[in-house]
Amino acid sequence: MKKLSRKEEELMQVIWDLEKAFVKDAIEHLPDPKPHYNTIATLMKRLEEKGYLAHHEYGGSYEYYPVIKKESYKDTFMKKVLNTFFDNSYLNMLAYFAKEEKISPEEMKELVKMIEKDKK
Amino acid sequence: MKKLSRKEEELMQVIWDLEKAFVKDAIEHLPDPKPHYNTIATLMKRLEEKGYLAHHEYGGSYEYYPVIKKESYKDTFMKKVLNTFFDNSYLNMLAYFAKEEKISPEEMKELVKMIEKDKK
DNA sequence: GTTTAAAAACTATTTTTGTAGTATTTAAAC
DNA sequence: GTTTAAATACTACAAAAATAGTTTTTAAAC
Repeated sequence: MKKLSRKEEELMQVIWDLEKAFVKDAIEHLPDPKPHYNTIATLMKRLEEKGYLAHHEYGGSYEYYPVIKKESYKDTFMKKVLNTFFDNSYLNMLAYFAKEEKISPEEMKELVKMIEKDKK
Repeated sequence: MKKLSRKEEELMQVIWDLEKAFVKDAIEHLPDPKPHYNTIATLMKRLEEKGYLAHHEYGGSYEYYPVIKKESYKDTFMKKVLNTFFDNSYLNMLAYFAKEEKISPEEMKELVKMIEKDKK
């Protein structure tokens, strides 16, 4: 999976969310200041070259859609996060969020319950 | 907090781990192929300009050390991860790891116990 | 069929990133 | 104090990324 530059990734996120997009759709969903039309058109073509997008043509107009699933990208991405920030330990990561008070023991218990139910 | 390029970030990770480093220390801990000495020297100076590093001088030689803590960077980084991949929900994220079978309910229970003990 | 409007194609420019050569400084070794 | 070795400073350049202007195509509108 080829690496994405920051702007490429930002654009991919938008297209993943939209599921498919013409250039102008993407621009619409990008934050201000809105980039130039051709800027995004160029980026999208690049993303197609990199194998992230493909397109259908509708009367001379391209509608792009993701070829690589957001989930796949996420998996790769999270693996790297885990490695660089949490020493490859999921427990470390959970402990981090717990310590930051971002999630309470109660919530965690709830989640455990949820998962156990799921598994049956 | 200024954004880091890929190589800048990679180098920062090394220096965070080492806590402090001369140019050659950093090179030593970078993966093959080893970059040119001046490449890293330049990068380190840039990181200083960006406010990530500072240095002490020892006999004409610079020992760099982080000004920004790895934890701060991690916090910012994780906030973005959470936002882009997990819809800003910690539970979503935990569920993701649980579903991936990366962590078992047993491990989670253990962790919950651990955290509750901590809080007392 | 000519005009017009919007898109893609092509081209170009600027900025950032990555890399490293050359020059200079400095401190230690002799 | 001259030589040498290693570091920084300075400079340069190539590649990648970001941006957008100009040209061409195309399809719809008149």
